[in-house]
Amino acid sequence: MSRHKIVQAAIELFALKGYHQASMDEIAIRAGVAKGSLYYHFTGKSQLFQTIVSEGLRQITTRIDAELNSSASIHEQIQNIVGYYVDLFLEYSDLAHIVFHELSNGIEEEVLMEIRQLRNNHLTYMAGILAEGVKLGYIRDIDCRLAASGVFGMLDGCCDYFLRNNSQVTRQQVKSFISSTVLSGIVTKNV
Amino acid sequence: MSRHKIVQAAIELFALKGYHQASMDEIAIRAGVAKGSLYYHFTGKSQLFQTIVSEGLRQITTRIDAELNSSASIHEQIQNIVGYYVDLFLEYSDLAHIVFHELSNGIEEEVLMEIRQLRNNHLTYMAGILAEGVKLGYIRDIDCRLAASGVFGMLDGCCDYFLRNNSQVTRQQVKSFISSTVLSGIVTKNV
Amino acid sequence: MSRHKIVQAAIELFALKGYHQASMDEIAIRAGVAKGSLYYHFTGKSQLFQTIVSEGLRQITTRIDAELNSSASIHEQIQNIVGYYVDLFLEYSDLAHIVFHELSNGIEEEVLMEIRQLRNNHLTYMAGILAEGVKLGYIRDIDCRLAASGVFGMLDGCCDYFLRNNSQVTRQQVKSFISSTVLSGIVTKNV
Amino acid sequence: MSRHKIVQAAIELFALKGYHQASMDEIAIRAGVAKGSLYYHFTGKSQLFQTIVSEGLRQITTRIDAELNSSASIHEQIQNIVGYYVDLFLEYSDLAHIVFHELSNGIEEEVLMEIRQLRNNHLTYMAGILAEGVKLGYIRDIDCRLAASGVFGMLDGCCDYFLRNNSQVTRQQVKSFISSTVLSGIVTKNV
DNA sequence: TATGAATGAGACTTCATTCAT
DNA sequence: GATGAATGAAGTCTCATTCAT
Repeated sequence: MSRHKIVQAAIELFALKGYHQASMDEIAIRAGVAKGSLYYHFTGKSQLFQTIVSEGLRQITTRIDAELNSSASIHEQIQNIVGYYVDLFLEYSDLAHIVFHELSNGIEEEVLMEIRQLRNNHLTYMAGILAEGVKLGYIRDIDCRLAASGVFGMLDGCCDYFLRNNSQVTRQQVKSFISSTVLSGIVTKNV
Repeated sequence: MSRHKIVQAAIELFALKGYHQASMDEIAIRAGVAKGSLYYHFTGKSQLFQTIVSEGLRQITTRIDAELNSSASIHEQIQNIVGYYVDLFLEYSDLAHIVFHELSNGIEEEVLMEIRQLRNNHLTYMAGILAEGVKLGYIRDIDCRLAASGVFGMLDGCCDYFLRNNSQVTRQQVKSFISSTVLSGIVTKNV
Repeated sequence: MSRHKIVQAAIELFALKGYHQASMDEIAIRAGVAKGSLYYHFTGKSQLFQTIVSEGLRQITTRIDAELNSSASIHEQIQNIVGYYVDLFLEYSDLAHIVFHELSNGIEEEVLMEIRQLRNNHLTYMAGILAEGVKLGYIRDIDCRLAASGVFGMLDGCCDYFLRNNSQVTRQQVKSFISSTVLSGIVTKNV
Repeated sequence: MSRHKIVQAAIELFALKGYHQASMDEIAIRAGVAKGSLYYHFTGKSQLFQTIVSEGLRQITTRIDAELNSSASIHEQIQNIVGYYVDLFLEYSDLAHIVFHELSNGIEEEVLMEIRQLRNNHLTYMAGILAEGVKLGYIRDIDCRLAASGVFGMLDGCCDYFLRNNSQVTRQQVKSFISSTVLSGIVTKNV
């Protein structure tokens, strides 16, 4: 019971204030438990953070793995994956924010490693789809991991924009912009 | 004299450790000045940070403004801008790292505002180019700010990948991947 | 059953880490019982400590009382008592360590009192033997309790040395050094 | 200024309550400085402790080295050294208490090492005097370091007794008891 | 212009203890 | 008899900031 409340409070606070600014004191207060309880359930701050990120990413991975139908065409696969990622990115925006923007510095090396590993798995996943496209000749010869990094960057950038200006653009617009850009670029006509 | 040393040391340290992890103590030591000097030249930590980011971004903006030839075609403009951004991103990777990854949280609101403003200027700049393309019919009807956000995200993602795997891909590959994706997407053939 | 395991674990840990450094958590783990069990069997940490020291010292006292033959000569009595103390000191070095080095500070007054009392009993015991010697004229006129304190200090110092350098000196050498010093000093020839 | 006040307060408190029981908070209060000042002048608690012990022992060593006249006879040297040690032990009883009773456990390994080293120097010093006596044939063949350990233990035990019962025995009695015991034992007449 | 000793709020963490089961 | 989740007071330490010089 206590543990769950702590995790929830921590997700919110880490997302709201970032790793260093979110204090254990504040997490305890928000969770409605005593400060000591945090240390009963978790080794320390960094392990609490790690737990949240790991569990979160695992949930996302599980959902994506389940929902993506790999028998679809490359086109469909890309549209699906972009759609799912956008949905997840926005649904779990707190978590996404943590994973994409709070990884940089000051977190224990070990935790950072695990998170990078999980992030890397996703990269590999998308790179795999692209590689398939290259093999079948649908996609020009590119470094698939670089391309996947670019696509994730774009997802990140667009979702960030959406969250900060969510009255000016719809979720569907975001999805279709990304998909169509991946599929046929932004510029459509040669001059 | 002292001020310059402080700024240099601060850039290095902020980039290396992030805003919260870089301490005034360490900055002073690295700069080879006394701690009190930091407060002689700057109001406090956040203002020091702000100064660095502002000056840095202004330098970048100035260079981009100067080098981009707006009389070129949309194609060329996009290739140029992508090229310049990649170069700058990699050349000033310390600063870029700060601006793109350390902005999120825990910095004084006022500072954050100014930085966001500067970032926003860049977005507007690129969105303007894209809008021109839309007006001329070279670009399909998109939300140009969303698109610019996506492109910056892709730049960020790709440069990050490059910095972490710089033996597997060349700077030129990064540039041409982004340019060509913007221009004609990743998937080139319909199925 | 549980109680016995706790006592054993506590002896080991108190001896290994000292009173303050040995945590109830660690004792519980080492004993293989739940933390709550410690408080089922003992009022708290200090009472657990007291129990151990009391029981330990009582065992030692009992053994010494039983083995010392008070009908022997002063010489023999001193040799015997030194021999027994050295043996006990080394055999129960954990406990001895606790009693001689961890008593000083930070333990509840009441517990400290009882331990001092027990220690005092030993002092009285040895002082009694010496007083007998004084009465019989074998020993010069000294403050017997002071002398006994000095002898215990010497025992402590020598045994400590032995435990830290036990390859350079034998247990027998320790015993005979102390005995002979008590009996005839270190310097044997006037100059 | 601040530093000196801290050191004084720390000596008193460490001696009074022992290493673990003396809190940095309390030291700061007793010294009349802010908590942060402790960490401005010292790396941390253990280094503060180390500083005190090291400086204290060095002072003692210096005094002893200066006052002991090595051209005296073994008899005189021993009487002198015992006299000086007793004086110092009682004068610096706080410090002595720390060094002899608080070394055991829970202090950082590095600090412990240095203190043991300093203690060891004293042991070596006294062992050297005894070795001289052995060489000259005034002292029977003993392990000089063991003997020195025993003598220090006796000093410790007797001074402790004196401090706890200082109305029943004089300082001079303590000195002469130890000296005469070293010189000719406690038991003076064979039976 | 520059210094550096001093500060104090607040951070993370430990741990003896309690209590409902 | 025994458990273990939960507690909260207290501890060590960090660090941006101030100020007399």
